[in-house]
Amino acid sequence: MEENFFEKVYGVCRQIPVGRVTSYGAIAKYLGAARSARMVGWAMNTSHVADPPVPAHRVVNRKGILSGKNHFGELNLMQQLLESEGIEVVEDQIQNFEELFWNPSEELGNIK
DNA sequence: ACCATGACGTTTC
DNA sequence: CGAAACGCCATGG
Repeated sequence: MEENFFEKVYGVCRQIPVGRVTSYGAIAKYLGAARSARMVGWAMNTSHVADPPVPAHRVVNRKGILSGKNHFGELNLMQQLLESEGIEVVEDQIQNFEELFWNPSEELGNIK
């Protein structure tokens, strides 16, 4: 098993500043796998066993919707975590998403 | 090797 | 605007 991919994803997620969010696609693109956004989401699925834990609640889909909130156990947990960081969430959707969006490719620069 | 699944994304209707 | 159809790709049965 190649866990390198997961580690990369985790690494990016853990670098997301508090109060900011990013998307699966952005992470995928940053990792050079722009067409593997699903893999990023899939990686998050296993992130619950990652160490240190990954702030997966700061990762949402392209629309800023908490698509994976069902994986947090309690349905409101993901939203609560975001709100506790100053992020507005209404109807499972991040408000002012474009402003809060954190683009790793811009903020961190390309890995390659 | 084939089929099903998925925390995605874009296009089309 | 919402739903569906594709495309994409790794993993598991």
